[in-house]
Amino acid sequence: MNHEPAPDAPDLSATAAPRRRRAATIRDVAQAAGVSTATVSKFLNGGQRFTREVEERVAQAVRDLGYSSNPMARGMITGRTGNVGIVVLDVRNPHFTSLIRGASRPAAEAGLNLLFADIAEGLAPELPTLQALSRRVDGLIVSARLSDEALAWLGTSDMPVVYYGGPPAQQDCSSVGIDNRAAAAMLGRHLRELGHRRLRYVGFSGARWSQERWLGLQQAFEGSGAELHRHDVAEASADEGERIASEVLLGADAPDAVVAYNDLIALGLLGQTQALGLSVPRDVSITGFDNIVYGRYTSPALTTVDSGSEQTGERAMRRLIARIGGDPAARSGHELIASRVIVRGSTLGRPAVSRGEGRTR
Amino acid sequence: MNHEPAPDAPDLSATAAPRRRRAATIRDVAQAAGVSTATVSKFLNGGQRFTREVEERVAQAVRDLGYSSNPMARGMITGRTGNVGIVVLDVRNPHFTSLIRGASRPAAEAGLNLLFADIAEGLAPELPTLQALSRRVDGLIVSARLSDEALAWLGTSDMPVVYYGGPPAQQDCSSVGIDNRAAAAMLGRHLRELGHRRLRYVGFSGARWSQERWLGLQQAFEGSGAELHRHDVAEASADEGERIASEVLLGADAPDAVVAYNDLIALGLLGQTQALGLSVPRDVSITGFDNIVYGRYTSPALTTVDSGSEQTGERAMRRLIARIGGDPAARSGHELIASRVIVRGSTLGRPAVSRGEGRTR
DNA sequence: TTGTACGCGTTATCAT
DNA sequence: ATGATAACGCGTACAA
Repeated sequence: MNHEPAPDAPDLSATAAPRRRRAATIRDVAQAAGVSTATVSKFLNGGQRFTREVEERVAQAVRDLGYSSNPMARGMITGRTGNVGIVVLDVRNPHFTSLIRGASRPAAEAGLNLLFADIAEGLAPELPTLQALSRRVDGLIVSARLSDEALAWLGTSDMPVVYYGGPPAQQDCSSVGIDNRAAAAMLGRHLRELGHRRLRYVGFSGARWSQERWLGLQQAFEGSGAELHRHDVAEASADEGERIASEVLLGADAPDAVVAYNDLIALGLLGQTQALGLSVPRDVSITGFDNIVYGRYTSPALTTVDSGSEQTGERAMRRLIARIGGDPAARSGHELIASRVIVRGSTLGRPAVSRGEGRTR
Repeated sequence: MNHEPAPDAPDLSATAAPRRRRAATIRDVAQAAGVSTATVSKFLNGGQRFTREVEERVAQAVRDLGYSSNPMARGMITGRTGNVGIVVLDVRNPHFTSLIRGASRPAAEAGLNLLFADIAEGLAPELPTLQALSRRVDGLIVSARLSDEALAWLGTSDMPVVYYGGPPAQQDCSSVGIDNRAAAAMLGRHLRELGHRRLRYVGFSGARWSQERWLGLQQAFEGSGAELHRHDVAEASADEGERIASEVLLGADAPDAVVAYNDLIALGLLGQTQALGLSVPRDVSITGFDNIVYGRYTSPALTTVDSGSEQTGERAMRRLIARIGGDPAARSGHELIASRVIVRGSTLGRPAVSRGEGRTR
């Protein structure tokens, strides 16, 4: 019944791929235990009980042969891959690594593997990556700021998806993230209370919610008589923050506070501001967004907004798992993560009139 | 021949998992094109050519039905999953994210998906994670500093593996990494030339090559009359660097330079040193290891050793791909990545006799 | 309680 | 040049 390879099989060493030792199959276990494959299968995952004697023999055979079921063969039957995909926009951004970290634990608990894709710049084209991924996973966690094309495709597919960062446009779907506008408004109020009057926002044109943060900032300063200007960078990186620093700081009307779209931009901005001979926060306050851990190690340390990156990942994964399990409640709805302003040394109060005189409170 | 589901299938809406729309199979395509499944298969990936007419019909059917092959079914017969696993020790460490980034591109080029696992502390047990992963991938990229248990298991399995960080103990295997001892010696020589004489090394007991770096450091100071002391932290993190700072710096015999096992520890050390009222680098020089990008944004910026994280990931993936392809040359051998000292503001020369007098060169 | 047999979607072999 | 069909390893309805 078992097709043993002939002892004198033709030499295969010339074939391209090395022949892998065949792993034990459910049939091997059944044979070793003297039962049928059905018995083995039911015992191992059906949860059905058998006579003490049979269970013992099967368990022993499994141990002896080091058997574990072939996920592909199982997947063909069950329609499940046992994998979930997570797509990030840049693994090197600590915001995303925290997100991944947050998603890892519930995934591991549910016995799901993480199929990971980074679609930063030239790394991989969004749509094909998504399409390839979707054949190998039971569900996806993706950024809500994918291309419209990618979003549209996901909308038509019936793959369980949870978006992070915010709800994607108008779709009826499931998402987890902060209220970008409200969070930015909180940060804005902090700056307003500190007496700032000449603001710059360094946005990131690639992010859908850069605009929301800008609106939140404006909202916070409504009626204050403060001036708000906006710049945009093409990539949310420290390098871009460095590059745009002189444009932002050395213009005709120098700002007394700069709000960056995220902490990476803020980091570059902070370094370059000091390189330009300005003092932070005495000459200008600088803030970021996301609360990446490295904002603590600059000097001054970076004031920022905690966007709950890790919690976002965790909640997104839990939602996805529920969704994969068929929970109808998880099919749609936006879950809000609480955000809060983290005040550190890079922001400082301004005296009512003159400038750069140190703390006011 | 084709078993179409009956139009009036029993209602399945009560079953736990939502019924997923069935994707088009190769049989659907074959039927639509009026050819056999064999023809479709060969045309799509065998590379075999057919009459213009047949190819046209097949291509059309594929387009119409949005067909793409089922990776699980394909894997059953080819024995390939199309995935490679990458196991990191902590996603939040930028060293590892750079490694992942480096590995991503060649993987994508080869059409391989990345199955990712983070085995930081309590996140996931090493061996079971590895075992689960190994059934779902064609090869693995793992740290050479896994547990002995995990390493031993990998040794007996015939899964293609490439280790990063250095060669694991004594095994005959394939690995990519730097020469930790030599790299540390380079850094040591830099410090020696700067006139440092009271050194501290903050090692990480969990890393196999922390010891090698310590040896390299000692080697650099051989015959210099300098004192070298060693501390150890239990986790390679900024928090641990902070925690151990006072012990390292405020002892009876204060050091004039501290070398940390990696940049994260150095970051914590740097911050806390300044919090303790010491000036870096005037009172004490501090260096890290790995050249994570955030070392540029502290002040002073962190002197470190570039360990080629991204290049390591890239080379490891290329080796793995060769190994999966059956290239016998990739079966074993240690590939060395060049490392270099990155001198920044956190190290400063010491005058021959007195201390803390500023630059000597 | 246990076993048989079929089907999942694909590729490879062999026949035409 | 094209087609029929046997695997691949598993889960499960159904038969015993």
